[in-house]
Amino acid sequence: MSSKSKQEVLASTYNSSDVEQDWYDIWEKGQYFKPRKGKQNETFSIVMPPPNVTGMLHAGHALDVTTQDALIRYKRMKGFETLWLPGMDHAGIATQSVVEKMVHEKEGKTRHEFSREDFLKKIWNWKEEYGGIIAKQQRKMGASPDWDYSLFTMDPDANEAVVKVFVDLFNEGLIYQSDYIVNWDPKLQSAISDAEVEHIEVKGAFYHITYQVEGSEETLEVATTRPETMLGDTAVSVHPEDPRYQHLIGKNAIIPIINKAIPIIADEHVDRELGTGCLKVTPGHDFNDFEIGKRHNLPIVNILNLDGTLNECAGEFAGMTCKKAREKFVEKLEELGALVSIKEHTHQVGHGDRSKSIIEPMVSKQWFLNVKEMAKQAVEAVEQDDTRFYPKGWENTYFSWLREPKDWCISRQLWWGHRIPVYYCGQCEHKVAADKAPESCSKCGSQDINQDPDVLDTWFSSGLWPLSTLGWPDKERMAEKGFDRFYPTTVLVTGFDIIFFWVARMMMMGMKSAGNIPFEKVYIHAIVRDKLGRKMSKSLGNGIDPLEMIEQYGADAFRFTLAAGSGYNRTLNLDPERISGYRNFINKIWNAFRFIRPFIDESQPGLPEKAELSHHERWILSELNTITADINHSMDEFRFDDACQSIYSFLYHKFCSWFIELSKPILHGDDDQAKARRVQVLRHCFKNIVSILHPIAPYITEELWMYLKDSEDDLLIVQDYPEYDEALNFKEDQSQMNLFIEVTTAIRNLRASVDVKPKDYVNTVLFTDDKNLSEYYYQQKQNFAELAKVKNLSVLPKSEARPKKSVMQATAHTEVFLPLDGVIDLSKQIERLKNDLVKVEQGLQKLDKKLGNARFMDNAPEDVVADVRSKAKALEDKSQSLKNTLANFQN
RNA sequence: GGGCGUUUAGCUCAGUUGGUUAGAGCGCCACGUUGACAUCGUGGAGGUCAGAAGUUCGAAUCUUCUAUCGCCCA
Repeated sequence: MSSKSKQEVLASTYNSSDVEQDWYDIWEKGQYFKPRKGKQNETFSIVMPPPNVTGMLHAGHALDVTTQDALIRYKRMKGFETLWLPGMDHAGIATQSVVEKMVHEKEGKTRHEFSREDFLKKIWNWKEEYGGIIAKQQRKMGASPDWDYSLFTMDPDANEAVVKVFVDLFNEGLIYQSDYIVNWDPKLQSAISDAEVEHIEVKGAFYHITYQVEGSEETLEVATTRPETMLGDTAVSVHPEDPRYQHLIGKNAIIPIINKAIPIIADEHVDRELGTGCLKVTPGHDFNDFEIGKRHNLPIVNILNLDGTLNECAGEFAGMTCKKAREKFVEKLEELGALVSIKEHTHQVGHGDRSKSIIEPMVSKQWFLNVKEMAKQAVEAVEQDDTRFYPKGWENTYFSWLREPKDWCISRQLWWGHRIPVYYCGQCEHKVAADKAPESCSKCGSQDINQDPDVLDTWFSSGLWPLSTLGWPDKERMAEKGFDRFYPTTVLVTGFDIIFFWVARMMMMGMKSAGNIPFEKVYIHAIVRDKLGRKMSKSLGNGIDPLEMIEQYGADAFRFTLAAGSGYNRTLNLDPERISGYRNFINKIWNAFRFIRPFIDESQPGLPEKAELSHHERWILSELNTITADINHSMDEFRFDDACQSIYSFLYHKFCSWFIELSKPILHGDDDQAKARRVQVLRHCFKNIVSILHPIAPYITEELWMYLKDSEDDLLIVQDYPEYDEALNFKEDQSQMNLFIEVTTAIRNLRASVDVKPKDYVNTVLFTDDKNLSEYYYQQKQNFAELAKVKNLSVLPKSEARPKKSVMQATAHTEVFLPLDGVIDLSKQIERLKNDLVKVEQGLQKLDKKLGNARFMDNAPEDVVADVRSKAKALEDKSQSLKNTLANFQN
């Protein structure tokens, strides 16, 4: 099963690089990532958001992988039949650009110097050689998807789904071709969707220009941010109720420079406050103007070439870039005396999120998908809780996009992608959508058939991801891949920036095509930023490379850091210092194990009889039981932060600080029975700890499991996840132990306050009137000696006289006295007690005020009142103890 | 301009349906440490919960307004 020997000496620090690769290979080769029927008889599936084939693993991916893998490993251990579906996205524009650039560098050629076919071959070759490095990097993270399910969005199987859906939607009339204003990226020379446009604030100006009113001396002052589009103006618009311009509506205005007459119209869209309240309308190059144009039947004039320069309509300005043309226009207008003023104005300008170039709205023939009905269905599914967002607030983002859906422009003027399966007849122009080219036109019989040159938006194929990864639409593949069992998938895990792009589209397309939601839950995780909260970017150089982090701190520490920062928050500020902190935590586990290891080999399996358990054993088992319940709950709610917090504090502050410390005298003592029992409990706890931690830190836990497991046990990755066990619930022991911890801490405090050397033993006297308590303290005598260096412990009723020369601390139930022979700085002690008393009195006053308030007593629920009473009683006791002691000391 | 969200310790953040003397981790300070762990231990300091008003017996939590920063959409 493993190449490691149990005899191996454990290094004093955990070395992640010694074990990670080995374990990953064992898991992968051993087929541990494949779905297996478990005790739950239920499935749990996740589709991995496919990273771009050109991508390298960045911190955001690392978080994505960690969360999904934690969920998958958790559910796998819980006995669900789990499937995590990996894959990669062909990323149309990004990939084509990468290869174009490479070809240009190597051969000095552009893509247009190749045939479409030849160029596509180059892209596929590139993909085979370089694409998909990221899948190897995901393995470094410890990801456990079933790699045999891997799909690439350009694979034939994926294409089959894309074509089927396109043809169906086309035949239903939902896909149509239209002249429409689209976001044109002049650099990529393609239309892009609304979602791919970023609006960036830029400093521009309002240019105020006068337009002559035809047949009159009057002029109109028009304000525009884009004077160079003037040649495309087909109207000037004012607000229908604007008194300034009432008399001009219906007349014509003359465009300066070209002296073209255009109508003056009235439209509600015009903002009377903005600029001059008089808007030039350029339907060919502005989204709002396009709408106005439609309402008033205005002609559309296209003044741009596809590369964003002005076309032949521009006359002397033809061939200029918009920027250049703007300068020239302004000069010219000034010459003509038509320029009134230039006022600074900041406004939002669309930029391509990939090319970063300014987007030119342009009218062109594109394919659109009417999503109205699909969007409605997708909204309802979430409204009815068929699909549920975690955290729920993200629903709003989802709704805001889907409730006012705009038809989706799905065509792209690229070569790399799923080519639109529409075929035109060269003779009669009849067009059909089909899964393959028809041999002849069904209308006129011509064999002159051509396929549409455009490809589909990448998100069209990504939208079908939950379907295509599971073999849809081919019945045989679906059966083989278990479509019926795994669809709908259980959870989708992704970042909020992709809700519009992807989540919404998968919902629409999944419901439309498969008739059912694609996932039951959507967990939206944070966006990773640098420690100062800035976006990670190449230009800032503040990116954190996951592979470097893994090398430096280990995958477990890195994963734990990401998980500990992941709950319902929207940003995760990643600081390598924190990773180093959690590396210490991982090392702590290692060393805790190193301590118990010499003892566990002779240990009996399982737990001792319940009746044989000692107080501390019951206590730790009960504490463990408590966090087990908490962590199960946290994991179910995607609160990885809480889960990490629970296991972290249990391990440090319960298991190591107290239980191991309390175990030392037993393990090194001569009571063999007690020793055997303690070892058994320690081993049991440790098995649970590594099991609980496995989904988040898979490597060290699998490594330690090898030493902890019984010989017939399989690897940890497929062991049962710990569950709450009512039989191991020992409330009484938990509360008693809390008192022990409180008193021990008090003794340590007192020792520190008078600079007692850590090695020196000191007498201690406890005063309490609680008989059970004093008995308990006597039983713990040896432990006080071990953990607080107590020499002689006496426990007395409060009626007894207090030691004269001593230091003291009060708890609610017990007065702790350290009688001291040496010189004590009494004033310092009095100071300390006074401070303590002030705090206690403040607390007490608050509570007394409540109890004295009749309306509180009448209105507050009984348990709250009882709670306040008991707290007040505790504080009163403590206060009394402090006062008595102060009186004593001051005499 | 519209919408959503943020603001709690030096930093990063928890704080569930209103009931705590407001928590954690890291950092900081003091002391300590040759036997699981210096990747450590024991302690400690540090907060008008952005501000104001309101609802309530009771507000970090609910309402309104203001400020702040951020995101998305025009």
